[in-house]
Amino acid sequence: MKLQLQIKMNEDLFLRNPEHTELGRNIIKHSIQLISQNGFEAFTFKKLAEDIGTTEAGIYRYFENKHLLLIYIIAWYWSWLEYQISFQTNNVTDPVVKLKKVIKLLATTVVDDATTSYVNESLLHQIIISEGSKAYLTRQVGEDNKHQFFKPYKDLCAVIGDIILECNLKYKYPRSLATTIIEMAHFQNFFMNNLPSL
Amino acid sequence: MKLQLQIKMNEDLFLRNPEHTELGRNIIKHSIQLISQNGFEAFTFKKLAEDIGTTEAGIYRYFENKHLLLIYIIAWYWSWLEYQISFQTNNVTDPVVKLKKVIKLLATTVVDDATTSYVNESLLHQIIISEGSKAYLTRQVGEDNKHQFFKPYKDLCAVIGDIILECNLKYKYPRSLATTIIEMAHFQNFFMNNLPSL
DNA sequence: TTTAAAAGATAGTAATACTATCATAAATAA
DNA sequence: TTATTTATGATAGTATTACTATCTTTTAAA
Repeated sequence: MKLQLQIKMNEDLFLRNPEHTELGRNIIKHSIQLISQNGFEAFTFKKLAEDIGTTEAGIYRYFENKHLLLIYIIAWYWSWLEYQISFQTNNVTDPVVKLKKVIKLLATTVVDDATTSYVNESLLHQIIISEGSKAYLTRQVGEDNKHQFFKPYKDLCAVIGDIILECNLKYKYPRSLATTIIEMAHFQNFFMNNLPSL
Repeated sequence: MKLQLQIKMNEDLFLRNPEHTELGRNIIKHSIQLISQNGFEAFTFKKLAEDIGTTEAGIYRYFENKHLLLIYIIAWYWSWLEYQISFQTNNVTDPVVKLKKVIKLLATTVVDDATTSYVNESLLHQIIISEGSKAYLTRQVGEDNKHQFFKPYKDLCAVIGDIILECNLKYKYPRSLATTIIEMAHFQNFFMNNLPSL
């Protein structure tokens, strides 16, 4: 059977839905490639346009700026990961086994998911590791938060928090522990590759 | 008694030592103010120059670019914090008490230290929270690491790692736990202020 | 008092992050 | 089929950023 996984994205993130057109899907696909290759700082709409074979103006019709595009692909990743977790932990009764599966999903190399044609999850995982926190470490966090841009991340934390609660009903800060697990899985991965002495 | 605390900085971070001149100290002082006020993205050498009352070219005589200036003030903070820790845990024999003091230092509001005239540690702490990881989340991490720019951070992790080892000699990853404690103290602080639902 | 080092003043450049306009091609509705 | 909307392409233009260069004046050390 051939399935196509569709993730419903927050409409405020884009001007025109990139999933609906060939150009839009190309924007997502090539953004992921370019950002994972050269980093978010070096990523510009001009380079992206050249890479796709369109013009800068074309990109701006889909995304207001590169920051929103970054938030888009990162939010996409969190949604996708939440789905992966719900899928992989389905029918698992032991919460400790569940939590271990979650940590494994967070910490190990992600393989490309064939059910999402224009997204390379493996590259996206690299982006999350080295650019993920840049989505919210800005002066617009407050504004962005009002627009619910971080909902996928929060939802994921809630899911993981609930599993933690299942493990220990008395644990007081399941959400905080969930963010700690998520962030640290990525941080330690980054340190391992870039500052190995840590 | 009136003391002046001097921290020896990595010479590769600057072109001209900012501690040696009035303008240099002003650069550090006003950078900390501006970055904590508007964030690192909005921070430019032009604005800094205007703030100080000098010219852009003047700043470039001290720092090659704003990224190195950011690394400078962050490295300064880690060195200062390591000193604070060694000072505050001096004569404490119980390693658990030591570790708790360290966590307190990391997690609570920093008050301005009078022995460092041109550095406002309280503002600097805010910068560490919201811009700290930007020092190494770049494509130049490798290069910057070769220059030993992250030595103050690593030294701090080593110190905290050693205290962890004192608490439990069998613990296998004291360094990793140290980075986790440091990063999470800041992350949770950021989340608390900006994404409270987490 | 000379001389060197630091700072000020000004100019210029390539790249970035956009905005605007107009023409054309493709899809859809009347 | 034709009319019309919608998406894309092509091109131009602007303010800001991140620098580099040069020349003059001020300050400080020998």
